[in-house]
Amino acid sequence: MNAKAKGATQDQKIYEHIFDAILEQRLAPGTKLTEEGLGEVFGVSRTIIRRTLSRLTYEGVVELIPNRGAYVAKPDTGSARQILDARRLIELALVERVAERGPQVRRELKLLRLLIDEEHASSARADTGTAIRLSGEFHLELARLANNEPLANFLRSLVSQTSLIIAMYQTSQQSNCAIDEHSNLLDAIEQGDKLTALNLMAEHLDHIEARLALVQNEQEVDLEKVFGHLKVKG
Amino acid sequence: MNAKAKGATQDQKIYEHIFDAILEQRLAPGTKLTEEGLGEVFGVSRTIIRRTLSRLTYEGVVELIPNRGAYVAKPDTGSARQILDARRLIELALVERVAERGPQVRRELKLLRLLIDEEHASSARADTGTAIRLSGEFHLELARLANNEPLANFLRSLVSQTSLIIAMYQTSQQSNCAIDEHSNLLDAIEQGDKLTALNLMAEHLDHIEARLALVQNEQEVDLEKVFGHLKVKG
DNA sequence: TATAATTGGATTGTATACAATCTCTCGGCG
DNA sequence: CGCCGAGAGATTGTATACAATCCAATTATA
Repeated sequence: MNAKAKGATQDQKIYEHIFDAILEQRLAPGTKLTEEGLGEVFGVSRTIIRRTLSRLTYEGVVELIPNRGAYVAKPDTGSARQILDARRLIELALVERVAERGPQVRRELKLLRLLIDEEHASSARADTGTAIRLSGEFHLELARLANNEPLANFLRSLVSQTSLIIAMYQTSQQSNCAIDEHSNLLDAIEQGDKLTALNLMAEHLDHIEARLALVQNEQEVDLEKVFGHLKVKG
Repeated sequence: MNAKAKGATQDQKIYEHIFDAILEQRLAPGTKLTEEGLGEVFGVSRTIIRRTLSRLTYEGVVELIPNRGAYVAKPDTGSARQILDARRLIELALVERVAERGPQVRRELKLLRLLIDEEHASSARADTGTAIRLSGEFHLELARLANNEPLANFLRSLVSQTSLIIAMYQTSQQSNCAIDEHSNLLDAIEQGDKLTALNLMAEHLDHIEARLALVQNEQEVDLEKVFGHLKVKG
């Protein structure tokens, strides 16, 4: 079972290692990811690394510039808003579907509790990277129960990018409140209370955005405004 | 300008050729796509083909089985429904946003007319593959105007898969009516009539699904029901 | 001194060689 | 007669060699 599943999990492992490193900001946004460098670290050739970088690019966590290389993505506030906007749309629809399936998925909902516990634990020991990742997994597991694979897959990329955005823009440290929000949301779903569940999800996503500093560190800086007072006249 | 942009467009061209071939069913669903075979056809090495197949896999048009190879995807009626379900969710939201931006995007909306004309033309000369593709492009160009890149990108993969589904399941030949539907939808958007636009899009997607034969050629065939009358007793 | 051209080093892009795996056929065995 | 296993051929998976491109530093020139 070791040698057999090796190839399949090799990629996955490397992917997760890089992804985690990005989340924990051991790889800051904008960092260049050289193929040979990564290959040496993980003991594989550029071929494998190339595939992994390609996947990370599809998910929006890495930016791939032809002939220039791969860089940790650096989403600006504009795309951050678009991503959260998309999540609101998708996740409200998914929660609605899960709530409707209600008690059909009792067993699976129970498993979500475990995820919340893990998340709580890592948050308690200040393991931010893992906490953010587990928080994402909660949303993804929930999505899986909505019986729409394309939407769930799309959400995966949105959640990945959200994680990066949180890592970049989060101001207040505690995402603690988010854990209670997950818990409350799960309660409502278990009770088949669709309306409450929808409201809680909407609030939850709003809170995530509210905790971010998404105010105009926009791309183009107006030098006139910044240094105008220093300018010599005519 | 030739040699310079070569690499970038090479992939794109090969991608489109394969994609078109799938749409026009020159490559039937389930067909095996060998790397060397494709490489020979397009005069490139397996490296390039591999990347292209990977991309087609991400978009759901090709299925990649480890150590077994790539096959033209064969979506069952279940995923077909999920995909159309997802499209309803996404495209209604996008139309709403475009309608709200209303006259800000007048110029771009004009360009959409041209796409409709092209679509009409290829449909008139019975060029089904191109017609299906152009129909998809209409939806994508519309999506682009909604100012949400992640959603527009996701829609791209949904539209690709829908094209494949249409090719697989469409019964009545004329998608002609769809052209008028595109035209009417565009009218409503140009006039900023959000409600009408939403209704037209909803109807349009319903019509697409209605024209398909998505009735239980489900994966698991119940042999009892098919051959039950032949069964010997006791 | 400032700007432009050149050249060397480094990195990505592509092709190919080799290894691992699968499939299908053929022969043995129950 | 049918089922199971071994081996050959074919196909995918990975590593590596070579080509193309880019970037930066250095030199030449105005």
